[in-house]
Amino acid sequence: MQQVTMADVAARAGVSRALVSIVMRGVPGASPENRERVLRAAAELDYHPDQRARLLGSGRSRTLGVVHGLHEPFHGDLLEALYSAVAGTPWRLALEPRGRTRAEAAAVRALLDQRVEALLLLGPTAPAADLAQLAARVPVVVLARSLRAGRADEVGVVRTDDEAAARTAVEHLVALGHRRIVHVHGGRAPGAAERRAGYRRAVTAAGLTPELKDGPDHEVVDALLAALPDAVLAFNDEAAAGLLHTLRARGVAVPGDVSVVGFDDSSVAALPTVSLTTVGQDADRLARLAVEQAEGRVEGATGVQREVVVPPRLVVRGSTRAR
Amino acid sequence: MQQVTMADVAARAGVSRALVSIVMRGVPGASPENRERVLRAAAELDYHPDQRARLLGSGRSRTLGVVHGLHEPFHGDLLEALYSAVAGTPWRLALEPRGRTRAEAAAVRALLDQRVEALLLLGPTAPAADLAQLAARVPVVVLARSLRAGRADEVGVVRTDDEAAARTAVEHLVALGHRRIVHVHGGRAPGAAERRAGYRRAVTAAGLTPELKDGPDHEVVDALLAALPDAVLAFNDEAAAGLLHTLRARGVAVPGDVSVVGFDDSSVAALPTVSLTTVGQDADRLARLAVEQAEGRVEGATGVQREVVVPPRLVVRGSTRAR
DNA sequence: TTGAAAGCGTTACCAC
DNA sequence: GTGGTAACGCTTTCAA
Repeated sequence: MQQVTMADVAARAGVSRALVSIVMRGVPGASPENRERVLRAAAELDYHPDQRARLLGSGRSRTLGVVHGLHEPFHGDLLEALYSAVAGTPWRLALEPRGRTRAEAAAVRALLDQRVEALLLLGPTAPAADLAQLAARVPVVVLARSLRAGRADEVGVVRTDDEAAARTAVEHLVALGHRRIVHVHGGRAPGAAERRAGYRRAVTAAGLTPELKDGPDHEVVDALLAALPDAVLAFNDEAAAGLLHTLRARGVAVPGDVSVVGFDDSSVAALPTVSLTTVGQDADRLARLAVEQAEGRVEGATGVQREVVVPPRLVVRGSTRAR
Repeated sequence: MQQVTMADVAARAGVSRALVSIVMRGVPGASPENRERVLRAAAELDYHPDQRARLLGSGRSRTLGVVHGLHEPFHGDLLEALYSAVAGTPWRLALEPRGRTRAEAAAVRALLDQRVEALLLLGPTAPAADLAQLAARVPVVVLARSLRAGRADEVGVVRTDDEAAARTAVEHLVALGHRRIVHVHGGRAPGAAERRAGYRRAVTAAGLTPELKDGPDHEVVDALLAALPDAVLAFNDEAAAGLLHTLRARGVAVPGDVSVVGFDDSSVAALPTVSLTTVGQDADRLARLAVEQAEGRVEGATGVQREVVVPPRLVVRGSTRAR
């Protein structure tokens, strides 16, 4: 397969290469007839401009580098949303995954070597200090991870409001008439502290008493079975699904005897045998804001917010029922 | 952030740009002292060669384009394996996802515009005819999908032996002493026919009688409950997990009363509450063979096999037990 | 509206 | 062992 170049198209259309460039980029500066001839020649030769040469020549890459985890289902949703967020903009996305055999640093390096203009990091694992250092070289926007203020103020953050998420879940349960709502929390996992805070606040606001549980699965289940609450708010969907199955296996009806709510709206939540009510993240909105944020930082816009917080989305399925 | 170029390094090291190129590529042709000086200058300036320029200049991209699905967990495993397969080779990987908002064709187009030297398609959705047409322009290797012989003979295929997978599962159950082994099959899903065939063959070979079930979940479960078999071989892990939960909810002990085996070794299988014995694909081997195959096709090697079939891997967990 | 020419940051060939 | 110098395929500026 021989490389078809601009010169071939120019020759075939009987014009200069520069004109071909003008037409292919869709910028003004060519007569309708010539435009037509160039386009036809290009189609006949099945010509497609070489992306690398194009970007090299133009001096900028118009590329947003994205680092994502290979085994995190939510990153799939985010990527999907990111692709629709950049559709129609001049930006393209370059993906570099991180995983067991591929370090985050290697992914970032690869992106930098491609001269991406900004970095979008999905749930990055690097310490805040490293992110700050990186942000000194290239605009960085972090998604799906919160960064304490003062730790890395140069990096942009777009994230879901975990506290509001817990609050939303509790309010849903309260509206269903539940009174004793237990939270099986996530310990020191990212977001867990915010979720606990939101849970406490909402429960207290409803005039109820917070009840937090944690520990090995079977201990938690035993504790729950000893005194069955009205509802359980798990830390995430996996934990919720586990709980749900274990409770059912022990003869407790869900949602008949107890309602269960998860977090994240991950794929397990949607499984027909699970059908979990959960509080999910708004991937579309996160993605759109992240792209805007990256764009703003690239253009050197002033007053780009450091942190953008997006409200969560309650997804009601079959694991919650009115008392 | 100003772009650091080869010229900056050359100036700092007091040598020509060509020599910098030689050193950076690690090819022979520079004295140890000069090599050392160039490397030091590069480190001091934090210089990293521009990939785009490098690839443009060298005339080839040394890049394998990978199209993967955003919501298919197994593709994550494959990607992970692909990255370790290319580590240490001169090849790099360029990822382009397909999903709800991004068509496979767009992903392929993007890769072609980057001038990748071969395409690795993970579970492609395009019809065989399209793949054949594509293969006429660039070497194509398909993973995780089988292609009937005679349909697209230019396309390389690397896949797991589904028939052997079913056979392996049955043999495991037979070895555990199970006699009545039911297969809840996958209808017309990809691979289902092969799995059925493998199941039939293995069961018959063991002197047992094949028993196939299909249809809506609850009907299948009712049928199973009416006359509980020794073991159930589901079409995939999701189906197996569903079955497992439903059976337990109906008071049937798994693996106490009945053993359950899934397919794919997906993440649900590994969940502690599921702990499913399953037959998985050997991602590492698939990836390594796919890279080799792509490499061979790019180099125009003769006698590249059209189809490479990889044996499956049995993963024994907690859902099967000796009778 | 068009075309010539100078880059973009590399690689690779070829004398010295 | 070293350093010019022409590509690579495109964009972009500047005259015509």
